[in-house]
Amino acid sequence: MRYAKFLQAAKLDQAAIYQEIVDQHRDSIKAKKDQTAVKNLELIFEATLEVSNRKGFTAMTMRDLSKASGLSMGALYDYFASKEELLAMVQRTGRAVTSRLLKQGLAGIEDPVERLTQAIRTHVFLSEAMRPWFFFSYMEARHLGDQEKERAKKSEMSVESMFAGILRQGQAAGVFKKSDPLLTAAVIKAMVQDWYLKRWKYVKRRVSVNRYADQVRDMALSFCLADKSEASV
Amino acid sequence: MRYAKFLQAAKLDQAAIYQEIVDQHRDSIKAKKDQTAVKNLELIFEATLEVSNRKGFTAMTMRDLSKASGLSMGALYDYFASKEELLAMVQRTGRAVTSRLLKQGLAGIEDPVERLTQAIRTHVFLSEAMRPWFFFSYMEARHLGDQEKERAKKSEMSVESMFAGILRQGQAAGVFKKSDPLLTAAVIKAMVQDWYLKRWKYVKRRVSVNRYADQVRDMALSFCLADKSEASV
DNA sequence: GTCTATAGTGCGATAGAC
DNA sequence: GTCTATCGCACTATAGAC
Repeated sequence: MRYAKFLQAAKLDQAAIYQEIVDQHRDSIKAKKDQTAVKNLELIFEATLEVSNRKGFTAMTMRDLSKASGLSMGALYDYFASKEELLAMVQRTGRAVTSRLLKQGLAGIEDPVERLTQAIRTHVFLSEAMRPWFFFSYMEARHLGDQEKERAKKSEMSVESMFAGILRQGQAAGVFKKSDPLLTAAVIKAMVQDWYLKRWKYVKRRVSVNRYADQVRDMALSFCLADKSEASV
Repeated sequence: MRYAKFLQAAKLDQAAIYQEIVDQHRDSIKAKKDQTAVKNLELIFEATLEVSNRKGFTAMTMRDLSKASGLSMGALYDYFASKEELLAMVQRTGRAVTSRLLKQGLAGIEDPVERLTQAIRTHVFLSEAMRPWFFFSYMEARHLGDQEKERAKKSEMSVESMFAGILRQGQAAGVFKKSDPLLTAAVIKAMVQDWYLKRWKYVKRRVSVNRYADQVRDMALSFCLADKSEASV
């Protein structure tokens, strides 16, 4: 599946995402009308991602955010109680959307090679479609409070477990060569993540998202499908 | 070469590193005696890395740094003119040491497979020996001024070029399968970097630095040495 | 529902004693 | 060569006008 097709299938509905946040924070958000709340939350989140991904969340001031979002400082605080809570809200939202779409992508595929290919593509494509969210989550995770940090780690681990599961399945079926599934999964994940961590580099070199996903798939599969007698420690 | 052997060969002399910084900043450092300057610079840099890698450089205050280094705020400013300059100094030092040791590692090796193996090991081992520096450089690069940011990118690119050069050499010799050398180099670099970016995870799983380097080498080589008829776009 | 104005806090940086 | 004390500023967060 190519990136264009992924986008159609994923139905990344922005309005629905923000409506979900409004529903979850109905008590603390001052605006009564959903329409107003959804519109402003989108302004706030987009501005947070834009400014933070440029200079870092800690370095972003509420004055920066006010300017970038078009809302006054007073208005901002009608949507979250503190800067710390804003950080947690953005990260929670990113995790929720990511988790939903990832599970969606693998449904109904059985063959290990196909599953691994699909998992890699879904990840790369998703991180392309939601690049600001992924980058933000990666770079600002250490500024979360203990509880939210724990959830972020859990979420990362579950993605890795999914890769490891595919590898285990392939090894059990005798299709993949023997290796430590968790370690191989971790390294595959590292390759996948580089797409959104160093995107400027790939854009500069005109590497398309499809080509990048193919490269990672090729490298992962050539390892998994290598002559089993060559398997190392 | 194993990690233990690498450490012996590299001769990572802490005192020499700080002496070099003192020499370079002789005018701006108030302390006249080299011995004093070297000792305090080490305290300052170690404290900067420790606190920054925990909470981020931007979030680290000069009061934090004073406490962690054992020097007063006034004394700190006898070694650098501003917080921004401290950031640049630490990054410059890390780059200089890294660059020197990387070049050292590849000298005298000709065979492409050996060269690629050696390049991967040297990187992983070096990032293990100087983990706080590598992590700091990666996470805080975006807080550098324009000029220093440019230098950091250049330094990253030169590492990638080195990998790409090995791949080109191997392809020209008919040993490695055809692929885009720069793209393959970028992805190999992503695998290598994960060692210091997610070290907590590998420590938790008891993955040794030798085993990690072997895994990355295995994955890179199984791709480069794969049946050439399988080569993709 | 959104704004302006500002309170209160803690920052980076420095002056001057020792 | 190092410290303490403090300046001026910019920050987060809020109160109250409209």
